[in-house]
Amino acid sequence: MAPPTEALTPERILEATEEVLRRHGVAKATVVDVARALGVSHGTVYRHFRTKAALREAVTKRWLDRTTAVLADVTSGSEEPAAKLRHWLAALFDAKRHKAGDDPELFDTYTVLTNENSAAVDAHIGDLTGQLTAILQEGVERGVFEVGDLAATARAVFESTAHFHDPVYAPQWSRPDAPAAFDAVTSLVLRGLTPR
Amino acid sequence: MAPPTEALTPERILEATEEVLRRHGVAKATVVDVARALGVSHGTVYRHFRTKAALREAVTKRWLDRTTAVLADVTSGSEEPAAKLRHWLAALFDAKRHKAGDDPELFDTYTVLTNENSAAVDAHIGDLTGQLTAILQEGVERGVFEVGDLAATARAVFESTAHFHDPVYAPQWSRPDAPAAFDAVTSLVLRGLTPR
DNA sequence: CGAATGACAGATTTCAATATCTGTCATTCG
DNA sequence: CGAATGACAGATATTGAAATCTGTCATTCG
Repeated sequence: MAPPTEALTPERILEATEEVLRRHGVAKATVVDVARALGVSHGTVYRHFRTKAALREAVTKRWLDRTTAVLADVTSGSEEPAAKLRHWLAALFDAKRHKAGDDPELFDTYTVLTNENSAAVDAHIGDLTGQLTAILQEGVERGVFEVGDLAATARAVFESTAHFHDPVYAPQWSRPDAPAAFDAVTSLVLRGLTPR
Repeated sequence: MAPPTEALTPERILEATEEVLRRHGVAKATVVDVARALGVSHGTVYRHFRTKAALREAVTKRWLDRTTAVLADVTSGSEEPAAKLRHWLAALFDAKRHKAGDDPELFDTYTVLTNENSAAVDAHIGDLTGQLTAILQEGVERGVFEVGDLAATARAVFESTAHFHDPVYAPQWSRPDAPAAFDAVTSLVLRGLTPR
């Protein structure tokens, strides 16, 4: 399946794992399948990942980190803070909506995986609220945001927009009124950050 | 079980249904159980509710309406709009948190039921956002809120506080930092409604 | 000698036979 | 005569035996 001559890196195993998940779905994806896809015995996979749970957690982290990376580009950009925050929230919504819409089965698979790997999800949420904190701080420094506790407010911004990034709401993301609902919530939140 | 002399009203059947749900849980609660609890044959239950699904939907609606009624008292009260809105959101959070904390198994049961009765849930959300619209309108009339589209903003307020009323977040309601998180989101949203 | 293998025990999943439940309706009961 | 019953057919759920999978480790391979 994959060139057996190449070194067996964790990354190659994770790639094969995602492929197996895509092919068979979460419920039927076994470690034996991953090993077969790589042309090795399943004992070899266990040499790199101590348990099946560890393998699943690693592939989940990889998936979450891809979104974090996209948003980091927005965070480190040079936009004006209010525009940047709006852009960041829109980019998060867009990323999630496309993942859900482009390959619904794989999205469902990763939804199951995130549900069983809350530690990885908590770390991901920490990454994202960290980026939000940076944007808010920039806004406070330039006098365009008025914020008490930066980290607490970043968390509040993240939680108040949950409808547009939490996978439990994925079924609603394809509704025609979703963009309007996103604008309503985003505008309300941005108004809440603006100095009087 | 129940006095067989009394007339068999839909309300009595729903009471018995809730009792059976509490005793057996959603998965094992059958129409036969409900009939047995009432001391009648299951055919008689089918005389009042066309299907088991209709019975489940009715008992779900009854459960949701109890919360709506509590909040209606706040909505029709005489508080100042900003205080009333904060009070309303806190009452909603409190009602849900207590339902989840006081009888977790029954709460899980109703979570399953709401998931399979989205029509009843949509109606419930319509009721609640209707109440929010009334509070916002009051605030606009008194000049303490600045709102474009009343209904859209009511919906935005409801969605942005989902962390504190959507059952999917129930596991987080008992965390020690939940009240602080509630305050952060509520304050952010209220600031977003205030005129500049 | 370190990386890979595959046989193995215990845990988990699958599958098909069996039991229970849903929804109907001809009949009974008050 | 209208409300309640319970036997019934088809649908759904339960159960336990068989198959598969996870994780280990003594052995093999390069």
